[in-house]
Formats: sequence, structure tokens, C-alpha cells
Amino acid sequence: MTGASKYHHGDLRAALLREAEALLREDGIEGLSLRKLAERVGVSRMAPYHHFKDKHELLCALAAEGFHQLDRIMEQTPLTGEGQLGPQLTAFVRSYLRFATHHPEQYELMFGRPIWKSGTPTDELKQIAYGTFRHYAEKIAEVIPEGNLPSGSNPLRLAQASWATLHGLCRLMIDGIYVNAADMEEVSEESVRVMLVALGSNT
Amino acid sequence: MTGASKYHHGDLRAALLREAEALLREDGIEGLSLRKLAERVGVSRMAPYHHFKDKHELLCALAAEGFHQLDRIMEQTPLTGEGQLGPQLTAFVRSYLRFATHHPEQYELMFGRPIWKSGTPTDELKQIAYGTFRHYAEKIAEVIPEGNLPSGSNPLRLAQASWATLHGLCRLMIDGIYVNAADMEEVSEESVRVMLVALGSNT
DNA sequence: CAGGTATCTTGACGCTGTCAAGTTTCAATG
DNA sequence: CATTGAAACTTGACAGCGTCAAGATACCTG
Repeated sequence: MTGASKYHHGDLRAALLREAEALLREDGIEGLSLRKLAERVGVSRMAPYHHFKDKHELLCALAAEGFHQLDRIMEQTPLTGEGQLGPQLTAFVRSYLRFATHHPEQYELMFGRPIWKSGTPTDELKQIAYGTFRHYAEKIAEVIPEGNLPSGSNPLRLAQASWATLHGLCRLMIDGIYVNAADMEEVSEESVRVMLVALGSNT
Repeated sequence: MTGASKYHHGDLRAALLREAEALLREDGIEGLSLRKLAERVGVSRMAPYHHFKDKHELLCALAAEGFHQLDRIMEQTPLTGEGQLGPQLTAFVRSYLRFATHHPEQYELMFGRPIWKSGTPTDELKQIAYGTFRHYAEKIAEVIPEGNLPSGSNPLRLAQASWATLHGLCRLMIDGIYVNAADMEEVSEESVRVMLVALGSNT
């Protein structure tokens, strides 16, 4: 049954998510409308509602996929603390920033207010997002020299603070406030320097 | 002529901006529609178009006002480097974060993608925004101990990097990703610690 | 084969931003 | 003071949006 019987799509949910991602890339988060999406998939405007309660729910599913990708990227970027920490951290930051700059609309969706504040995030989304941050925190904890933190500081706080820096860099870039790419390279290098000093590392 | 002749509003532009700010606070950035705004001011739906070319232009004007406020707040928060730098920097960060958390919708508007990336920002907005950052950079430069920066680093980069941290903290809070306020207090304290270490300060 | 259920469709409503064209008031000039 | 041109404001209309309600179709299970 690969052919013509089109009334039942077969796997509409997956098709919707796939096409929504493409549409997001092309037209941005503002241009992603359910009607356009439905037409693109070749289905009537209300069909998506049988697979997602809301537009909001579809966006959550899309964001969840984004976190999955980000998670995988972080997983593939070693941050062991063995050898030179500096180059490792530089590479890690670079790959995080690259994800954001290569998929700006997706990054904005993942961390945007519409999903987290206004609408309530899906349980699935919350779980994968928290998981992603947890993985990040674990990676950071690994490279913290033992007993080297000043009083009042701790690995979790350091992870949160450094993530805020990463996230801030990404937002300033993809929102179009920091424009020059070469400058951004230097700014992120500066951020890495600061983090290294804070970690008490001299490599 | 304080009375009844209502055809010409008198100062519609100012009234629109005032009411738009209120509407932004109440209904959020999504809920701010020109039609609602017009009705609220007591004017027909197309009237605002004689004072702003676009919805986008009105948003830019609104954002510009926000930068003005932020600028004033930063101006009022001393960061001289004399005396104890730690408490000063803590107070500065706290007041920046307070601005963002007390006016989340406005902060989002000021730094949001719709204004900077999608639509082209107004010249007026660009000028005030760049000015605000310049003031920030000057404040940071003042507290950098001379000759204390490692090679490759410089005051501008440090200002940009630290601003990214501040901005990242704000976004994570107002977008509803970091939720717990008490935690955030500790995270921002951690960020201040990191900045202080990077500044080579021991106060 | 019967019936229920999952899936998909069309119609309709109220909301949005904004183009076009008409109306009213103000300000300046003869 | 009268006239006229510009500025301010209004109403009508259109295409797009998310989604409620109700009807149509295909599949699956008894």
C-alpha cells in the first residue's frame, strides 16, 4: 500500500513533524502556521489536530526533538578534564554555539518564552530538557578540580552560571544583536578564558 | 481645549506608547495587538498608522523606551572600582536582573528576535541600544585593573562576554526555564564570583 | 457482515495586520 | 474672514491565523 489511497495518510504525525522542522527553518518561528503545514503535507487544515491537541503541543514536540539533537551533540563532544582542559572547553563551547547558529529558529523555539512561560510545556519536553541540562552539569562537574572551589560555590551553581553564559552568547547571536561572526568568535574565546580562570585551571 | 472635541486626539503618539506599555505588561508580547491598543486609547483601528508606519515601528519605539529605562538604572548603580568591588558588582548585577524580572515582557521585546533579526530595527532604536551597551562597557572598563588582563583579552571582549552572562541569566529566568527565584539568586552570585576571579580581584 | 472507532474533511467564527478610499478638523494664506 | 491644502482620523475590505462543531470516510475487531 504505497500508492494512491490518500484518505488515511499512514504516518501523519511523523510527516507533520518532519515538514514542520523544514518550515521552521525556511520561514522562521513566526511563519510556521498550522494551515501552511497542513497544506504542505497535503492534508486538510484540521487533520493535525488528531495528532496534536494544539499548535502549542506540536511546537513542544518539535522543541523536544531539538533537545534530543543538542543532547547528542554534547554527548559527542568530550569534556573529560584529562589532558588540556582549555582546548576541550573551547571545542565544547564552539560546538554548542554552532548548533545554535546553524539552527537559530529551532534554538529559539527550544528556549523561547512561548513554550516555557506562556503555555505549559509538555511533560515529554520537560523531561528531555531537564535531562539535557543534567548531562551538561555532569560534564562540567567532571572537569572541576576537587576541593578547588571557593566557599559558597558548588558544581551545580557553576554549571548553571556557565550555561547562562553559553545561552546568553547564543541568544545575542541568533537574535541579531551581536552581528559580527568574527567578533563572536573572540567573545566566546573570552568567555572560555573566564571559565577556565574560575575553574582554577592553568592549561 | 481640555474637553470634548475628540476627532483630533491631541497627543495620540504618546498615548499609544503609554497604553502599549501597559498592555504589554498585562497581556504579554503576544497579546499586544494594534486593534486592542487602538480601542483602549479610544480611537479607530487605523489611527495609529498615522504615527507609526508599522506595528514593527511601534514596537521599536517601545523597545527604545525600555533601553532608556535600563540605561538610567545602570547609570544610577555605581561601579567605580574604588572600595570593595565585590559588593558593587553584586549590586550592579542584582539591579540589572531586577529590571529584567520586573519587566519581563519589555525585556523580551527589547532583545527579542522579532525586532532585531526579522524586522529591521529603527535607527533610533539602534542608537539608544548601542549607547546603552557602550555605557555598560565603559563601566566594566573602569573596574578592570590595569595591565592585569591575560594576552588575547581586552576590556571590550570582557564587557561583551560578561554582558552575555547577564543576558543569559535574564533570559533563562524570564523565559521560565530557571524557575526558582532563590536558586537564581545563588546562580547570579556564582556568576559574580566568576567575574571577580576573571578580573583578578580579591575583594 | 456490523458496528464502533480512529482518521480526515468542510463550514464557520472571531481574531489579527494593513491596503484603499472617504471624512473631518486644523493651520496657514490670500 | 473665507479658501484651500495638509494632517489626522474613520470605515470598508481582504487575506491570513487558530480552532470549535459537525459531518464524511476508511479501517479493525467481534
